[in-house]
Amino acid sequence: MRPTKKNTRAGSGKTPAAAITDAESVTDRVADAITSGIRAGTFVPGQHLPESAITLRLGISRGSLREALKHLAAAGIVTLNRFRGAYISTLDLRSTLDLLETLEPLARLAARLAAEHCDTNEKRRRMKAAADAIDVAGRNRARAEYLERRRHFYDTLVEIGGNTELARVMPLSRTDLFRAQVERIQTERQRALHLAGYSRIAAAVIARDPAAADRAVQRHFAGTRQTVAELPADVFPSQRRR
Amino acid sequence: MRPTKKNTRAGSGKTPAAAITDAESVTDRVADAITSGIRAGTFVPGQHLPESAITLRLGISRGSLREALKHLAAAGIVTLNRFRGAYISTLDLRSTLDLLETLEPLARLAARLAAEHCDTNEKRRRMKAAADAIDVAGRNRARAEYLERRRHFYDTLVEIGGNTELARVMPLSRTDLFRAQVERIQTERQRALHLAGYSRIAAAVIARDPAAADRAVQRHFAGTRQTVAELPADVFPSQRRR
DNA sequence: TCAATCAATATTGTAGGACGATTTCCGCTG
DNA sequence: CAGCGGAAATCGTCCTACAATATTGATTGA
Repeated sequence: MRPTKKNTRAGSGKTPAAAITDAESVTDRVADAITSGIRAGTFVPGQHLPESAITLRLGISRGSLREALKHLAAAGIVTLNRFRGAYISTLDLRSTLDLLETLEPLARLAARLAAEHCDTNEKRRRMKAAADAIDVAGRNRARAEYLERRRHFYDTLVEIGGNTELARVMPLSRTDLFRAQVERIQTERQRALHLAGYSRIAAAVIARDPAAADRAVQRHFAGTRQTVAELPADVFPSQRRR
Repeated sequence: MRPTKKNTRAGSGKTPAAAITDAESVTDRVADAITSGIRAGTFVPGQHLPESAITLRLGISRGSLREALKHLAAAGIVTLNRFRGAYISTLDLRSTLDLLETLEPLARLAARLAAEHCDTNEKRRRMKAAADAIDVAGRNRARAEYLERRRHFYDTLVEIGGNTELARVMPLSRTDLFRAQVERIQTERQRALHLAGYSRIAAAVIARDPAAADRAVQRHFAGTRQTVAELPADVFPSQRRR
């Protein structure tokens, strides 16, 4: 019953295998587990995260978990209520529109920068690979994989652009929440249009056309807003404190 | 450092609206103490924050401090080096320019939104008060106060704009770092030009002219970039692992 | 029966200690 | 003086304990 990955602690000698993978602290592993768990659907927005349950499940101490939760709360991924615990954040309609409004200028900047700096075959290859990966995952309706690929697409875009502050600021994890709430219920047509957006952005970046990349992102966001407007109202929770 | 203790005892009655739960936790107080300490000059970029020293100084437990540090690290205010501890983050020239490039579109958005929503006398009054406060503090060369007022100006701008996600994303604390490094050495002329920028932004917002507000922010950032370009090179550290 | 009240329980917030892991510091040797 | 090795300092993680608060459940009265 217990997860078998509780080792690496009492081991006297340090196995080289463990040394390779262990650049990560326990706290970081926990944060990763939760964020990727959101993309994978293991954790859903609004879900309560009792400390005792999570520490047991991940085999870590309470202190480490609390550090990780503080980190995630700062990123807006979980919401901490004093004496009531941690919840996976939920986005109501208002927050979602605000989020899109905020993310759009950042994404446009990222696209412009990427287009300006996409000057090697290696970068072009990575950009194209990221876009293609989204397409494949999207067509296969592989939700978890799609969200991972989408995240990777933005990461690649930002990395090629070369602005390290942008990576810190872009609220990608927060949009993962939005996607997690929305992905399962959008229509096929909406999905297809959305997927096409990424390809168009990538094409403009690879063509090293900043203005076109900017426009492609704008268009992409317009489409996303349209999708949100067409969603049934019950996708979004009424604003409760969570 | 003055801990703000506002204990709104909500008793038994259940308020239907979302005005809820703000008691200050120790962790939050620590985070506040460090961020405001940066603006006040108590903590300077690059400074090491040994856990034992800080816990002693603030009279808190190590666990609470570590939670606060994780929060601050997520915001980019402190940098954590495994087994080496926490440092107040430093911005090299590259990071500073990246930061300005990232902040600018967000500030422009904030200004546009504020201009669109500045529809009551109360909001106009607050906007003007925030701008005037910067001016006073700036002229008096009161560095700590100036940085506080500047922060308040942006907070007001964002709040009037009404986009809650923007408040979460804008890297204002990170720019406090930049200001803390730069403020003491910019020339009088640079300072005066900079101060004028805030007034101009406020004026456009109060006039409910989004386009003008947008332009005012653009101009403001152009000036800031100019100031950075004129700074002596030794203001910025060579990128070391901190 | 149902609503309000109050006690029992569960969960979180904070403190403090223990110990291995890693870095840093410093003296020693060659 | 470069390199080596050990001592000291600091960090990462776990653990326990207890106070503060929220939630749950039982009791009571209308």
